[in-house]
Amino acid sequence: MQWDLNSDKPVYLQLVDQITAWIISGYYKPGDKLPSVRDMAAQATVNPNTMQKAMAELERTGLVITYRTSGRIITSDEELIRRLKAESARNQTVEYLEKMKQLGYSPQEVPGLISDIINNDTAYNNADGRIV
Amino acid sequence: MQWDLNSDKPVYLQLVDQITAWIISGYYKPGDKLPSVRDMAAQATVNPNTMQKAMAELERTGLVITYRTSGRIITSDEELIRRLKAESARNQTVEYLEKMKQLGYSPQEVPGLISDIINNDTAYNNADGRIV
Amino acid sequence: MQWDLNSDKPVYLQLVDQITAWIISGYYKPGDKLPSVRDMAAQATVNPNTMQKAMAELERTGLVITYRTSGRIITSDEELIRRLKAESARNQTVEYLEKMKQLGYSPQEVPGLISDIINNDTAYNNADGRIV
Amino acid sequence: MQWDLNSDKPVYLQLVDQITAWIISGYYKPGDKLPSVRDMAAQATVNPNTMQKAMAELERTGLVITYRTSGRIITSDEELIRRLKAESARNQTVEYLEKMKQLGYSPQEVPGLISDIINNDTAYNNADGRIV
DNA sequence: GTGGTCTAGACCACA
DNA sequence: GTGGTCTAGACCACG
Repeated sequence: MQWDLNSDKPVYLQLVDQITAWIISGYYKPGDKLPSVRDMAAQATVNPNTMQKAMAELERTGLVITYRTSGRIITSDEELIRRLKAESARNQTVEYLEKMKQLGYSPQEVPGLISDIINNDTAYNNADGRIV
Repeated sequence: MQWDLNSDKPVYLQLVDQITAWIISGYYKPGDKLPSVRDMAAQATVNPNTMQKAMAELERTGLVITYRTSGRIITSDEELIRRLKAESARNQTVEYLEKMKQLGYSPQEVPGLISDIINNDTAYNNADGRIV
Repeated sequence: MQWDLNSDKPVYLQLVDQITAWIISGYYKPGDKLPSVRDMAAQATVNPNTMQKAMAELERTGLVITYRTSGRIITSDEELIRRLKAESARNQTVEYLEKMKQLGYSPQEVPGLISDIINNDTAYNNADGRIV
Repeated sequence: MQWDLNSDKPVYLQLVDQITAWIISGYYKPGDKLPSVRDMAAQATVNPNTMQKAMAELERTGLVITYRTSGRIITSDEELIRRLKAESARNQTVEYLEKMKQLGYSPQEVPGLISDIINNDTAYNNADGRIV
């Protein structure tokens, strides 16, 4: 999996977002053991302090649980995960619709825009590295 | 119009984004005179210097033109505005699809989510302001 | 004659420089009567206050003399003009050589650069409107 | 190296000019690390914010690259530097010729003036620092 | 310690 | 009153 950081937002919050997304999407499974902070930091080319801060945040939300002696695991509370997934999707969508409205697009016009982009295979599939 | 600032991003960039959106959406028309820096700053409850920095940025993009002693106007280059609008919409959409993909939704599932929310009139219409 | 203002320097100083140059170069002759401040301001598309400030400066140097009742004239002291011309040319040249030295050109290389530009007729002759 | 500021121009632009000249002239080499903003500001006896503004400008031109937490370096793009050098020399020269023309010297007379000054060793070599 | 942002408050040139 | 610049001093994220 690939870390994708930009500079408009505190890095530690971006880490929180990404890890959350990985849990929600099932890429990290409930009960899974997480790599050490050191390793994850190295992998994201980030200072361990920063990753540590992100993990603290994740513990606060309950998505990650720390066992003093044996590292961290993903929560097994699948209901929590499901709830967060729905909530997160809704938030992203509302936020997106809001932005599009600001730009002058009605919610009814939006699906058209989306399919335009999806069908635009070449550009979109390669857009991975994009910096917004 | 209402200023809507949060702390995820430098304030001056949020100012840039909002003003840009107002221009792009046609709320500010090409050739319109902008309020003075001091007034806009006061209205956004932000330091004049911060607003100034935002305006400098807007000038750099060409959306706004400064007359040293008599204020600023929106560019009359409608082509520029149209281009920025399309570009901006595309960026927002790609970013949104990217996030949804991270959450585990394929681009094909997305339109369904959107219509769910649109039809959910009560909640969405009231949520209007902001869900950050 | 054409006014050529840019924005890097106080406008009134640029006016001083230009009028000085016109006197020195003989475009304005010793003893000539100057147009009214109002007219010159209008012609330079500048506020009369600003032109006034420039004239005050020119009086200080002695290049311009004010007769309360009958306007302003250029000094008849040709010796003063000749001295200022030599001085001014020298200052400009030293300043220029200094800048070129900063860029890494020795004074010996400079004449070559100049002739390159002079012979580059098209570009140089049209360069009039140039903004540096 | 020595900072040389006057009040004809915004300070931050003068900082930009000087640093640019140091890069262009090779005094700062491609890839060199720059001193911290705070240090440079102190050395130039200028407010750190002002120096910061200058650096932002330099970054915009691409001459300088910022690593958020570990300082700045001069670009390694030697081609860019070479291009800016030529461009800058041309601008200075055209501007100078323009001023001399205003004073009543034809471009053909100029080289003579220059050699007069160069050969005038004592005065010129001591004037070194600045004749503004 | 590094860059970056923000505020508060002042001053300037210009109209 | 308009934009623009500058200072002083503070705080933040990151390493």
